[in-house]
Amino acid sequence: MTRSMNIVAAVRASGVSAKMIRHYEERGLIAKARRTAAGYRLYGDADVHALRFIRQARDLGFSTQHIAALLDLWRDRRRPSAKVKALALEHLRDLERKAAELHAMKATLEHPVHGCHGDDRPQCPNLEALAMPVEGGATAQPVRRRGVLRQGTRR
Amino acid sequence: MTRSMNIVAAVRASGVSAKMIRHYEERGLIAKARRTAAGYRLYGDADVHALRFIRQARDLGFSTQHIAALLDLWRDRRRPSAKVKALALEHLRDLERKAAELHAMKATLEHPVHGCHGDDRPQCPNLEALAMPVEGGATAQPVRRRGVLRQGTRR
DNA sequence: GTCGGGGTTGCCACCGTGGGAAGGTCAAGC
DNA sequence: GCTTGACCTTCCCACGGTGGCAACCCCGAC
Repeated sequence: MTRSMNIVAAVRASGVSAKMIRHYEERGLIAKARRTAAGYRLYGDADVHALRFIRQARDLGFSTQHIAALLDLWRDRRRPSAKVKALALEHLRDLERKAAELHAMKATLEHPVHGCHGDDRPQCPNLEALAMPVEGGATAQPVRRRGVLRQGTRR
Repeated sequence: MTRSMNIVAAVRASGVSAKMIRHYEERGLIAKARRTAAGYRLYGDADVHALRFIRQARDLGFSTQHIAALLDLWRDRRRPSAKVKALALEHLRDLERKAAELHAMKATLEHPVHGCHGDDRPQCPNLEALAMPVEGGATAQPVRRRGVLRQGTRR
């Protein structure tokens, strides 16, 4: 019976903010919503379903691009499960790569930290060494290897 | 003797891009550079030093805010090492929190993935269950617990 | 009719980074 | 001298994901 609901109802049913619902619509992740005469968006159960799907995927760290792909597969009755699995595996590898980077940062930071007295004296020898790394021949070559991870905006 | 160099030389000596050097200057992380009559920025060894410091800190995942704080401490001859340590520990805890979130995502994703056949058949039961989570009484409460991690832009 | 809670659009912000346009400058070579 | 090419400057735009705010319309209850 797919009762129709307005955007706030869809927010409550899906856990996705109104802002993001509109955003996903604009980005083409979900279809343009039907509208009332006054222009209000209308949603049905299927839409809420899709929104929850999106929320779950986001919580798992999938990028919008990947979510779009997953949604396509999800809507396709005849999808080969291999494709779904491939996407998921790729994402898993991504998660692992990020975890490894985090781990490396942690390791690099941990040793100097433990060597730091943490008192009123200014010395914090290892941390300072850490601050000034390669240091030696001056003019380092344009290194350019970089990490990935950055802090997100979610709450 | 602090020979002066232009921005490209500073880039080569520090490993920070010209774009980001200007950005850090604008953000107040580093002091406004001296300029030639023509308006070209001039850098000395101390500046390169600071830039390397920044690059290292970024590679360790510190946010610009934290880096600014670290720089202040670094420049303060009389800094109490306790403050440095506190910042570093806070960041370590942050890294650990992120790692835990990544780990949780990985765990949530791994089980369904292994249960997915990965062939031509459309079924991928666990993944679909994953897609549609709480599902049951409809209208879930406005959940609002969210992850953190998002992919960064670095290379 | 008025009020409050919704709805709509659109723009701005964060963070870190890169890309590019439009224009000025400098040193080397003819 | 003049050209060329490398380099500098500023300013704006983009990504991703999210929130905030402003200005305005709409609808139901009193």
